[in-house]
Amino acid sequence: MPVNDTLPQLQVYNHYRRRKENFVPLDDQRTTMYVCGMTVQGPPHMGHMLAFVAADFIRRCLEYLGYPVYHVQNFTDIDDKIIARAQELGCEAGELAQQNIDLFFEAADALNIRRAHVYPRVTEHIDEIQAYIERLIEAGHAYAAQGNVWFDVRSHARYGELSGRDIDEMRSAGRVELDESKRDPLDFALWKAAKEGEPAWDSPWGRGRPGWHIECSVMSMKYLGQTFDFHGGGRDLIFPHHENEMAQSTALEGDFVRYWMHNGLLTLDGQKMAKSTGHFFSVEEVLSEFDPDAVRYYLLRGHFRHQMEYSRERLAEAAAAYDRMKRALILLEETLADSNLGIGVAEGRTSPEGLDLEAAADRSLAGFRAAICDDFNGEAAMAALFELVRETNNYLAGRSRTVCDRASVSKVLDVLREGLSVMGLFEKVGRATVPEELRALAEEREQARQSRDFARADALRDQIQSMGFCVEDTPEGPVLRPV
RNA sequence: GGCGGCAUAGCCAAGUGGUCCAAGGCGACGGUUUGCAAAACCGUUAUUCCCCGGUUCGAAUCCGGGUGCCGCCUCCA
Repeated sequence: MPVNDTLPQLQVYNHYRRRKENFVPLDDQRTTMYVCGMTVQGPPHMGHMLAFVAADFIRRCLEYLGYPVYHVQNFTDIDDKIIARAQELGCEAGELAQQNIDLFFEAADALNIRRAHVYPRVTEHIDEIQAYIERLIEAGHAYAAQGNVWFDVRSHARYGELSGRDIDEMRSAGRVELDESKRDPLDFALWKAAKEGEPAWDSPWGRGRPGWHIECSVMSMKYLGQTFDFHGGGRDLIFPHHENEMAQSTALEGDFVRYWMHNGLLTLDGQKMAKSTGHFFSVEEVLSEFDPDAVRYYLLRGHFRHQMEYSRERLAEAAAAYDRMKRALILLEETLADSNLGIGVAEGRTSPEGLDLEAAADRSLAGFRAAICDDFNGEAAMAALFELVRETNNYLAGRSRTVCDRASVSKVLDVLREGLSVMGLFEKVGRATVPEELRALAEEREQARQSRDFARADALRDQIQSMGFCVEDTPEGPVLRPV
């Protein structure tokens, strides 16, 4: 997708500086993006998918604007929760992780999330993690004690910068993992000594496994370099995860992330969805009831930085809006496929109404682009598209296809498709093929209507409906649509 | 206790100094169209942006003070 000079400057809200900034990639050949992925102790829930749909949307915007994106998203495939859950189920931790990774991909595919370029896993980077920990120890930022290795938060002047915390003011003693071998209660684990029966790797400090935060430092820098453009994840990761990650990654050399982005959390009854408390809706549950593409649209509503309350009612509401757009697309495609389209209009001429419609399409596209360039404002971007839908319907309503302007109609469809592809929506939606037998039934019903046998016509309509299609009578004849 | 976020119509939601007497969607009501529907179109649905003060020629937007909700400070997208 070409970038051109008429596009507005992209602005992004950088959590690190707490303000919108002009986006300038480190390398204009490659915009780098790291997204904190799941700890695969269980299947993905809606809150996870909100984060990944948001990241996917950001990536699509960047690509649309002409920034080639290199996208890395990790899997945390070993940690306390996974070990505990696997023991409960009586399976290997690795097996459990793999199952949930498969489920993640299933959900991501359903929601039309593009695949990242790399999905690094902790268990595949143990050597690199150990090597980095050694360097941290040598540099005096970490220390080994009783088989654990702790990051020394007091050794790093910038600790607390990202989350806006002051080490001395944190009332966290007693809430943080208690361990006598720590010099400061806030010191966090780079390497955890294994208990009996736990999956473990040999290390200079004894058998154990990586702490939670070190993987993201090591893997992001391995695939993207010491300094890269975007780092995304949920707000709940700001502290301690991202704070710790930043500390680890900046302790030895250079800058780390250039633009930190955090999505708002999905709540349920006003409380954050969280797998650890069982307070969530699984993706599976939701996708069994709603069109996945409509679910994606739902997750894309509002601004991703804001918290969003999950409810079936809101989802149904979003699905209704989704249908409005879908109908408009189908109507446009049907119109363009109509052999009578524009036959009553002189070649090369566009009616005043057609010119107005084209102007509306231009406004819509400009509005859409301005919106996504303003910190990826998907809500405002969709509004620009919906305005065009209204103007298009207005143009098409009651106008014979013979006097419609093909070029204008075609332009509208192009604009809508262009915008919607950035949203990652309706990419598989087009005109439905109607089975021959249904076409015959519809024809039969039309004859019944002509002879004013409405009882029979309604019976046929019910029959068609029971076969998954609804009949809409238009001035051009009946049209069948999948329900 | 500390740090951060949010509060806009019946509901969801964009908008962070004038172009806003406030987008877009859902819903509701009235009308057009229809055999009836469906869809679509037209109109109505916030003189007002949680409250109180202040700054300004001008504020939903800035400042101060409240109130309410949420997140983080422990694993978490």
